[in-house]
Amino acid sequence: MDDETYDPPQRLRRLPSWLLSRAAGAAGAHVAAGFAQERMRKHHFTVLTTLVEQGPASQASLGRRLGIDRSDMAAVAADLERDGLIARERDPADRRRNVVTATTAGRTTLARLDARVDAAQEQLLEPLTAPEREQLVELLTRLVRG
Amino acid sequence: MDDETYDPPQRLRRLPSWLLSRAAGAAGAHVAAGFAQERMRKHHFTVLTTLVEQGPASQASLGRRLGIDRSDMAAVAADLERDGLIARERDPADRRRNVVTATTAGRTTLARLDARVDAAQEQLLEPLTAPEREQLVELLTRLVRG
DNA sequence: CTCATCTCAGGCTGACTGAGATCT
DNA sequence: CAGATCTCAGTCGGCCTGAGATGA
Repeated sequence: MDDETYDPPQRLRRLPSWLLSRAAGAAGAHVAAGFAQERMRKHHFTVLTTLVEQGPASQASLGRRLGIDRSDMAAVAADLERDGLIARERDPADRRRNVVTATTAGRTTLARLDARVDAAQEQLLEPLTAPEREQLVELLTRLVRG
Repeated sequence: MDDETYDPPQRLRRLPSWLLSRAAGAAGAHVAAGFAQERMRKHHFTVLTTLVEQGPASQASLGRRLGIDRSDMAAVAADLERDGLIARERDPADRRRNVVTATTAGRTTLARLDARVDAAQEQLLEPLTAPEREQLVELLTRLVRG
């Protein structure tokens, strides 16, 4: 049999949903590999970048904004706190809340993660020219908004 | 707090890998919803469409071509056989192999699944014009090949 | 004997639910 | 009291490995 390799049928290869799934899988692998070199994962980057861009927030607020489950957020926050990348303090105005803040070490680590993420984008988009990359981002942005 | 909604930071919104992940997630949800109405899942469609497009094959061959694990393939084949959508027979030329063939009922079901899949693509791509859809498919195809 | 195939049992991870403790 | 928050235990699906039975 001459079917040793990954080689799905044309029907699948032409489906936008299939192409998106494959491209997203490749992109996720690139990004995850970059994070792994810093002993981090996607959620850790997402939370850190949000804290630095938008300032301190409660875990529940972060979860809602980022689509991270409350339960997973508890674990991610525990990881980041253990590594000294965030500080968690009871909100004095609402003592149910853990207010999460990026530390200086958190910002330093985020800078490294940012570089890893950008490198992963470059690897992913390598087959496309600069205008094509812009076009892709624009089309995807409209898909995601719709 | 005015953060009730899903609203990730700009850094994420502009990342190609993030856009791809979101778009693929939406696409996957549309497609899965369509399959669910036929009490099927992605792998069942993938296997059926491959059998109809490329003809009978062993489970191992299907698995290699489609990137489906041998173990999951065994379960999917059992499902499809139970529903009468495929026939499984020992290959007389190599009795290790289960040769899998789409039945008439399998082709009928595939036609319904095809319609569901196409409807899902239409929903997904609704924000884009026809030329934009072609452009997106072309860019994604090159990304996936690279 | 070595290797491929099919199958089942089970592990791992990401996404999620339920429930309890704490607090508004 | 109802409702929000944080946390842990546990479920469920997709994806994978290991190993046994069968056969080339």
